[in-house]
Amino acid sequence: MSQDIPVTGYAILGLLTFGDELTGYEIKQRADVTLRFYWVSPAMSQIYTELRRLSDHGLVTADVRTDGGREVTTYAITGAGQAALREWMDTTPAGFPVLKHPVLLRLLVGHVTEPERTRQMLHEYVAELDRALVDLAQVRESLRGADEPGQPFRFPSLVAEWGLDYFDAERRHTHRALASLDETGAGDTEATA
Amino acid sequence: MSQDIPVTGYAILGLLTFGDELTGYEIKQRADVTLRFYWVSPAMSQIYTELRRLSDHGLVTADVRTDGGREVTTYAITGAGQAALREWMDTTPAGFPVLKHPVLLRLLVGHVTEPERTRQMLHEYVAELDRALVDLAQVRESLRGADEPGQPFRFPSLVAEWGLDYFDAERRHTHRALASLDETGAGDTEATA
DNA sequence: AGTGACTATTCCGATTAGGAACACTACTCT
DNA sequence: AGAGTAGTGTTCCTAATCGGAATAGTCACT
Repeated sequence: MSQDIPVTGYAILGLLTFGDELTGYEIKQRADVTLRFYWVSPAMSQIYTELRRLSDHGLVTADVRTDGGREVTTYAITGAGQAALREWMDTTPAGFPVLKHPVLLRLLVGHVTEPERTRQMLHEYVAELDRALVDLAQVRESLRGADEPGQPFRFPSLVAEWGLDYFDAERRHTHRALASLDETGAGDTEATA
Repeated sequence: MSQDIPVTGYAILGLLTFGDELTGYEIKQRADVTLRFYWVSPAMSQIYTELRRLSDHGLVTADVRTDGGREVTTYAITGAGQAALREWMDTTPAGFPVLKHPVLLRLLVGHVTEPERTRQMLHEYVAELDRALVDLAQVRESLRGADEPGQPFRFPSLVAEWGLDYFDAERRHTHRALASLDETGAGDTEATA
């Protein structure tokens, strides 16, 4: 019963194990602040597609209410949903992370452009990492107070800390690559910007 | 002229800047050993789709030869291809990496299963990381001899080293998470496997 | 001749990406 | 009051991508 649901479906199911009832729109917002760092920010279309599937399988309930003049559907995980999520966790292998790293892709073919351009790209990446670190640190802070063992945000805070470590490591790797690049022109030119 | 080619197209173009002429099959093989670590292993179908597009745009040449009894098409980058790749590198922003990290996704919802199951998953991840490290170290070794500044494998070796650092960092993050998890049951149970 | 492994390409269905479009609510500014 | 604009909530569309099956020929070994 659980084999034909894509991973993103389980991710949404997972989001529903924290809060209460959420609309598709709210799920998108939650996904954008947490899930985006280590999974994807699913498109709206995908979230609603997934919710319909989950609902068809009885893993979530869809409560249609008329709020003001328009219909609003809120979703909540069912007992079957809890069970399916748990079964997925317990019986299917996690699988290896897939990284789409445009900076590394471009570094790979660094020989087709000027070294200065590559340095610039790496510096920009560091700046973006710093921004991501700020955002994630904010998420991590928002979890404080309920992040002790046994409390609801225990696992999210572990993940947030992992993410912070990850971004920090990326910064170091970028600086290392920059240092290696500097060795290149050290002898013949003063390369700086 | 270069705006309607997806990133994977440029990745293939990039692979063609090293060797000489390659068949679609060979491109797939190269992608599987290098590109897969920090970009994707494109499906065969995708590679051939992309090659047709690149060929339509004049960025690669498609040489159809009759080798033995069957037709074999080899692809080579053209001057226009070099220029398009360079323009892409110089004028479009790299963009932030996208990570699809099933281990972190499952850690996030760790509260729906037993702590022991989560520990097990993390240990499996470390084992997979070790395997990936071995593979990548092999790639890195294969580049030796032509990885000095100015030599053809200079940039690939920078990327390989970044990748090694990355996997190593992931191992540390995983161990850190495991250590945090151990704090949980430290008081009441002897949790180990 | 037969089997299996490798090379090479095409085809197919489903999933995913990424927004645009639509519609309604609620707030502010003039 | 009316206009504008920001936010909420959902649907729809197109292209990209995944992942593997299907096809088909070559080569080596038995």
